[in-house]
Amino acid sequence: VRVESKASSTLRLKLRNLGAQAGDVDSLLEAIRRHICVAAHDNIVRETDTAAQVRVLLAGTACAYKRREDGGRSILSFQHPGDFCDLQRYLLPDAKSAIGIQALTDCTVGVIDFEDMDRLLLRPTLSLSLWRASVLEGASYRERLSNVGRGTALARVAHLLCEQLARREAVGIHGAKLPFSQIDIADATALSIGHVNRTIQLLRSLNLLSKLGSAIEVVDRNQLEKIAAFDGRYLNLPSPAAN
Amino acid sequence: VRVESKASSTLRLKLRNLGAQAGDVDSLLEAIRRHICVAAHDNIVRETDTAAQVRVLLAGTACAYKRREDGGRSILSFQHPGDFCDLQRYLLPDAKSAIGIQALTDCTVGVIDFEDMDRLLLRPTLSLSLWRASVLEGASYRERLSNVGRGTALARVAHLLCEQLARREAVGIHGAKLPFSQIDIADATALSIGHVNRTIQLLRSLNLLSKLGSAIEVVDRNQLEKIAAFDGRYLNLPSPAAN
DNA sequence: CGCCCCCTTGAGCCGGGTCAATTTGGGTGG
DNA sequence: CCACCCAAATTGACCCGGCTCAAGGGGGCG
Repeated sequence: VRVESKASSTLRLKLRNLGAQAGDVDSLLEAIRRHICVAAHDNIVRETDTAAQVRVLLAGTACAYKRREDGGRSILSFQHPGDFCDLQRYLLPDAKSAIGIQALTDCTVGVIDFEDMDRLLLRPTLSLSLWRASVLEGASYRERLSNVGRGTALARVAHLLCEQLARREAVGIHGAKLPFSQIDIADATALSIGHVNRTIQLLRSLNLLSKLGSAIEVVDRNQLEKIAAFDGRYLNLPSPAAN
Repeated sequence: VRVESKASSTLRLKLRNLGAQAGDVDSLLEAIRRHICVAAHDNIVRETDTAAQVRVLLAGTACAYKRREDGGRSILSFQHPGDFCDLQRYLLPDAKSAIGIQALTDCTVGVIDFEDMDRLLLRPTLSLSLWRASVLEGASYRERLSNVGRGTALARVAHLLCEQLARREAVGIHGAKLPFSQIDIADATALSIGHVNRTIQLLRSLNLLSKLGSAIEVVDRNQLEKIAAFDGRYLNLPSPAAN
């Protein structure tokens, strides 16, 4: 079962950055009883899910979303390899949040039973580092809150892209290509699809995004961070020594 | 030092709801070396603060905010008695978030040294319940994210008011009056002051808010929750047995 | 008494929403 | 290799909710 090799090293990187010890991560990896594969657009966690398991994203990109009354999808956050999908369901099983997790690309997900979590959290340093992961998630929410609904569409989209690039980099994904559709970006920035399209074309014409193909590929990251007024220090990124 | 009586019972209520044991709360209260009073509009935590203490709001109402480049204030969340102001600074001291905490009314704040926190968190149940508090904070951010930037001004303002009412109720504050200025509401909903004013007048003319005085006082909470499509179950409120 | 902060009001404008087509391109089966 | 399908991307025209800016009130406090 060395499909793990890459996935587990990502998780290890992330948790070590949050202060976990080597033994902590080993135990965690052992507690992952099985891996499941989820195709793009399918749900990893359904909004009404009550399963007694925690999921960890091992490979691929996902999003946490909420349905609006009109049926629309609001994307609340993006998830990258190493992120826990639904820790909150384990910690606050009574809080009904009606939030689902959807795969944006094909994903590999690790599954941990609640009772194994109970045992894992007897390790204080592991418990603490997962707590830090929750706090970091909160920091990301705060940043998005100060961004969504304010400023021009250009800055909003740019900021979103910058944050995702930085978060992926923190877990060793260095590509400039982001696996989002324009629809995803619209649902995440609270802009209409049409306007996201116009904005992306503007970003392309400014030579900040690649003009080749329809993928979202950042070409001039510095300039993009500038117009987004992006400052990634809230992300607790590891010192720029790694790799 | 029985100024504590009311403040400590609020904190106790909140932490017990999150699974802390009686002894945990006692230890926490003992670790609060001193209380400080902060006047309305003053900062409880400055954006650049690096002090080695955690603060807990014991009385009054505050907000977490971030300055925008244009000097404007974005309110990211409101804080009510029992809420920790800056746990994230303790857990992730390296993450520079540039977030400040400002008192909206006169506030009483408890101060705990980092080193005392270190000792307190040796209690697993206390550690776990503070982790839950962080997760709950995240739930609140998610809810605001799905609200801000979407829907009409009416629904946005109504939703904000509903959430704050519910959160205050959860810590035993049952008044229908909310200590916010219209400026605060504008900074929190990403609406302009002028439009918040028009919206509040609309809410008043619909008999959802009190028409007497300029305070924000909810008169018809049911109807308000209806137009806000508010569902407080994400807040992990205690079962409606208390009091 | 006067100042300052907050609330209130009005007029005009614009960024982004809405809706409806049309195109593009990768995937699939024949 | 081609015909077909469908999701995503693209484009255009028109409209409106909320923003901007510029003036007033009004009340609490030194």
